[in-house]
Amino acid sequence: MIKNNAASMISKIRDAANQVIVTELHKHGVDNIVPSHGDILTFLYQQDGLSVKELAHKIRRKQPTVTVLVDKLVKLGYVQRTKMEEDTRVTRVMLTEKGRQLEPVFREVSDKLNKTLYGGLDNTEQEQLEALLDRILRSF
Amino acid sequence: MIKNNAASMISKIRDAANQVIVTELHKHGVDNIVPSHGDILTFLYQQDGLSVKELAHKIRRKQPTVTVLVDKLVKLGYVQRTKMEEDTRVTRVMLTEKGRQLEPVFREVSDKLNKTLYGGLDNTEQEQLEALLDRILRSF
DNA sequence: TCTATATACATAGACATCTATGTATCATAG
DNA sequence: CTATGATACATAGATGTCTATGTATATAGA
Repeated sequence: MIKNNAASMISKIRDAANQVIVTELHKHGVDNIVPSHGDILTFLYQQDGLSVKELAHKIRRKQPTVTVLVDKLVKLGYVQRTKMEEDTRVTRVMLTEKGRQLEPVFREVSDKLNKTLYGGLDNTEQEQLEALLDRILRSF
Repeated sequence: MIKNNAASMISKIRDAANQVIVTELHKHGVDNIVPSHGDILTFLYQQDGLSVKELAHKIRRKQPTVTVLVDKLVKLGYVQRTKMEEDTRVTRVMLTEKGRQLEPVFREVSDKLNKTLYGGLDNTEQEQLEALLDRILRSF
């Protein structure tokens, strides 16, 4: 019997996942960070020196939002801004040593979250889940 | 092949769903309303006169957040506050006539959203989706 | 009855996020 | 080469959400 409550459940899972992220980071001594900050750092671990615009696209937030998020990461000492010499309009966001040191923490938090999300499902169900979510996402 | 991107996809779907809600409400001439306001009205359609505390629990927001959300709904003329006579600490939130007139709009928006979420899935897949989401939710 | 604790809501301040706009730099047409 | 439009980022103001705290009312114990 279909309950048509997927929207509600997805919203609840999103909130719960964000709370896991914040709580786990806190356990590792990382505070004053929201998931969006984590998203930025995670993309920088994959490719350091991304521009504000590129980061905005990747984390799906507007550019002014990213400017503010980066302000905070700078203040916390995790990243620094440098200008691109070919085009000084562009700001590269670069990890600091302190920022790089957080990489294993983010890996652990990510693993912990995925264990919660996927842990109760067998392989077939995990594939079903991803396939269904992917199809829903494409329907928007 | 599992991609471990359920968290990301769920977050994207949540954002997209919220955007559908805001956009559809706008098409029906309802503006300055966010999904949380809609959640409050939806619960009031089921049971009018809920208290601030009850609403906070139902929409999974903190009590001060609900106070502010209700402030706005009052300002927009959709609800009004009344005190409970048995316990004057308690504020009942009651729909106004203008608020009740929105009920069919919310029903349409909800239908539209569910069509987007469920429309590309057959019956079996819809049941799979809800079952998987439900199990994930319980694992938190 | 009077005082202490609990409860319900409101208020204040912080912060993430948005839209709108400003500022500086780049590219290009004349 | 200069002026005009485009682009990248920052700033300002609004709003939803949170935590911390205040205020008023209810309840319970002395």
